[in-house]
Amino acid sequence: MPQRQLAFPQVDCADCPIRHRAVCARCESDELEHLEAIKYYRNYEAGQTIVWAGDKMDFVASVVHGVAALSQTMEDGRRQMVGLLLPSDFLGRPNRERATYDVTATTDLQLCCFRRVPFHDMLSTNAHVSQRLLEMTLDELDAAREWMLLLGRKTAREKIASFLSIIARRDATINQNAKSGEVAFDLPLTREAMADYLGLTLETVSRQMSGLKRDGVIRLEGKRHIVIPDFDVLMDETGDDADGGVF
Amino acid sequence: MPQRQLAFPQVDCADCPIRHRAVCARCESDELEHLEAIKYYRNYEAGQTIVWAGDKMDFVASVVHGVAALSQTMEDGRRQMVGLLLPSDFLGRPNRERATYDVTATTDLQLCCFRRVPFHDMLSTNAHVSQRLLEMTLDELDAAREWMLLLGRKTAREKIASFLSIIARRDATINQNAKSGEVAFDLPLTREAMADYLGLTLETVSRQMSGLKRDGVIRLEGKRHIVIPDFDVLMDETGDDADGGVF
DNA sequence: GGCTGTGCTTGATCTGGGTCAAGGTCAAGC
DNA sequence: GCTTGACCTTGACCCAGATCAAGCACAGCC
Repeated sequence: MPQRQLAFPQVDCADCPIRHRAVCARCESDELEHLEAIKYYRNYEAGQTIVWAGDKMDFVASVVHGVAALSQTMEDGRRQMVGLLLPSDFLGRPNRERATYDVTATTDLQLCCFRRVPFHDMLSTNAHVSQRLLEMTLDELDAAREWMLLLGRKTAREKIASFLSIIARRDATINQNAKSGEVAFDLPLTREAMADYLGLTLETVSRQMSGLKRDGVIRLEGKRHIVIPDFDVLMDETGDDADGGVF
Repeated sequence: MPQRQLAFPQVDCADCPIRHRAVCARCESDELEHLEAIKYYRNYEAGQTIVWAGDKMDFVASVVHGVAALSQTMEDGRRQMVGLLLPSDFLGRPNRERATYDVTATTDLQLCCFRRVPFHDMLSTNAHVSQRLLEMTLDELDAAREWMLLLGRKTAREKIASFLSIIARRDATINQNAKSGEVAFDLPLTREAMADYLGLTLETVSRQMSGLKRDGVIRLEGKRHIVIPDFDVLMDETGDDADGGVF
């Protein structure tokens, strides 16, 4: 478990991903020193566990690059992913001493960490930070509710299509790689992790991926690289409203 | 749609349920006037729709009594409940103009409403309120993640048992009615609403309720009144860890 | 009293996705 | 070049829960 501490007080806020930079909104103010004093980086390898549910967790963090997953496991081993953290997402609860979920790196991962207690103390004095954190938490709640619809009511095929569209929309690489409406990206998850995300078995994930490929909705280059010839066709498979749902 | 406005500026903060009172933490300060100036009550009947997804929503609210549900509906009518609001729960997003979900009253309901824009403005000046709101939102996110495990991985019987234990634990009436470890309460939802909560059909809900009754895990007095002779026996049916999961 | 509508239960049958099992692909290490 | 192990695919079969259908319980109303 190599937990190298990189830069410490000399970290420049410009390093931070967008949302994290929003947390540091008062970069010009004297609060910056305070923020930086409790900030450090950690790196993890794909597959590593960052914390187990119930472990002490003495930091909160922002994802710099890579992907992390929050999951819950039942006594008999059934497993459900309940959070997927991409760059700029926030990890941890400032006022909670122990982790509620297993946290794992599904790709190589870099976190920008803040010591938990000083960070929590800062919330009461810094309205901008706690407001921004509220915004982010509300967004995550919306994402969780979208996810609940997927888990409770969608078919296996709709689940896969929805998952692919979620990753495609959030993956920063897609826009540059796009040629003539085509969208391409690498899956940051194994088939098993996808199954845990979607409430399926890995066999069903595999079969449905093959089905979408057979029907020309996606192309597979290797196991992990996805090409979507026509994003609208994929969206038709998700079961979601064509529009963003806004009337 | 009778939306009677009850008390207005003369409302006493003592009326407010616990969490809402926390929002008014500065009752003694001069901010009270500000809070009350934007506060009013609304009543709804069981079954009424409060707002539809996509509608303008010019208030946020705290549930005073009764139960409200947030749900999402797919084009073909498949429906998933994504939030169940009991007394003291918070409804709405201060900075969002339109509702994201259908909101319905599943029982007779009273809301304590705040005009959205003034409430949102208040957040930036009142650290206590926004911090408290952050706490509540994080709790809701945890509840949503528990719910995701239920939707993705639990069997129909485990879903029903989990649902009953959730309601039993949150229903304020249960503690007084308890005699010798027995727990009793009224279901605030129809079988159909339970099905929407659990990602099942109403027939499966009915069958599993009958199953739990046949096996002596619960007693049914009428359609809606539940008696749980031994709460531990019910918990064994949920699939959850015996303990709260805290190591 | 009977009628109507809403909510609930139960039975018969069907099917999507789980389970079990075999084998394929590919990269790393000897 | 062979072995090993991680990851993925595919096939055969099965079952939990969906679907379709009938009927019950009970409150409100004429």
